[in-house]
Amino acid sequence: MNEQLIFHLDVNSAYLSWEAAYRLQHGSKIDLREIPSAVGGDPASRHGIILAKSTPAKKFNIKTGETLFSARQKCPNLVIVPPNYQLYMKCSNALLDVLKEYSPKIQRFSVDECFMDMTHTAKLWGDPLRLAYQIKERIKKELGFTVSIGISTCKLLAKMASDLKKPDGVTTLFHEEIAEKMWPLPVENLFMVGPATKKKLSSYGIHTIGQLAQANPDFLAKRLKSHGILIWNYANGRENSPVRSTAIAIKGIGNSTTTPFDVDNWREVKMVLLSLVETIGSRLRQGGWAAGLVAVSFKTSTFESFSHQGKLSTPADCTNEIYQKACELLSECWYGQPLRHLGVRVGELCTNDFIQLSLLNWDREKLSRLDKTVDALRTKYGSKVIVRSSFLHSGIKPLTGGIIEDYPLMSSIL
DNA sequence: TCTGGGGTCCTAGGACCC
DNA sequence: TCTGGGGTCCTAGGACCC
Repeated sequence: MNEQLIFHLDVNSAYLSWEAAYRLQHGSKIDLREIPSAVGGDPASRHGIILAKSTPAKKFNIKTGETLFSARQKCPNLVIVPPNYQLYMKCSNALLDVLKEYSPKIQRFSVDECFMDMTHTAKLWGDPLRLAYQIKERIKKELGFTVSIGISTCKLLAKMASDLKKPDGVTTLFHEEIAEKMWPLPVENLFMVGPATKKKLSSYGIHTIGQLAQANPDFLAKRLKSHGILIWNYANGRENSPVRSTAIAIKGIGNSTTTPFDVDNWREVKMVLLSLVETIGSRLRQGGWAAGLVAVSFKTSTFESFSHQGKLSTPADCTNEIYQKACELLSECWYGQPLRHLGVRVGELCTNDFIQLSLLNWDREKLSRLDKTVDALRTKYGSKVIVRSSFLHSGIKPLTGGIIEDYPLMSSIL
């Protein structure tokens, strides 16, 4: 079998770069990428974490995920801008349009990352390395932001390669280069080695990817189960999943939120649940799905998490049915602790055409028509056109989690 | 004036059945 | 007065990704 040729392309500090490019295009004199800056949420509504940072901000040791409070202590002059997911989606789409000219087989791995299968197209374009430079320069010129491109024979190595030169780099990581380029790296740099696994590996004396690669797989399997074998294979550059250019069916739809203030009474908790389910319901119907399973989760003011799930007697796509189930489930596991975070998730999805045919229940049919009417109005006039009156003056958003069409999902699955 | 959100997969333990 | 064991399904929690 012929070897594959895979590019992995990663937008450098995507959220920040896109915001910076947007501001320059709209007359700003300041390039956020050249000053200590970050994209971050609003601490007043308890969303105060860093989502992306500029290279100068990195020099202050500012980390993604840390609180704005902590970031500002490290760098008092840090410029912080709010996130703009609609903009990110536009930039991501523009990027994809360019890439499609080079290969029809592209897998969108997240809003700012994709894999390109260049196996059959690269020869049209000549030397792969030169082609990658060309693509990178073209994106910079036409779209105004930089990317890093990794080149290899599998997705894992291409992805590891794109991490090696940031920003604005092109790097190969073929099998014969693994020992030199990948093995000296700290083990947590390997895809799928997170904080928990790093800690365990460290206790076995494994600190680099090379040490992991040369560890005994039986030993790893005994302690880390299948995950041990997975990362051992990755450390050795063994991975061969195909570039998937068509989206894989989703398994569930979730929506969760950190509330601006702790909620500790049923009236408010129910409002939050409803606002979460509103969005889930419309996404469900938009996709033509019905759900057989509902799960609720919450985090208390002391950061303890709980979850509880239950089956619906029959799959449903009605906002109201899912909402009722969510309330029931929450009542079974919540004993009134003050809550900072609530979530609802639906799963066991099936197509909803069958449940609609089998509708014999008048109430359900009425509710279903109501859902459709509200969906249509919101699509036409915006999500705020219809709001349940119970939300007025409550301080709780009537809809949580805007619907951004086709926002690519992020994945830990190659 | 502290600590986000949306996915997927895996595992341990319990229930239940034969 | 001993105390199987295998299979399946379900669940909560935890791990990982961006």
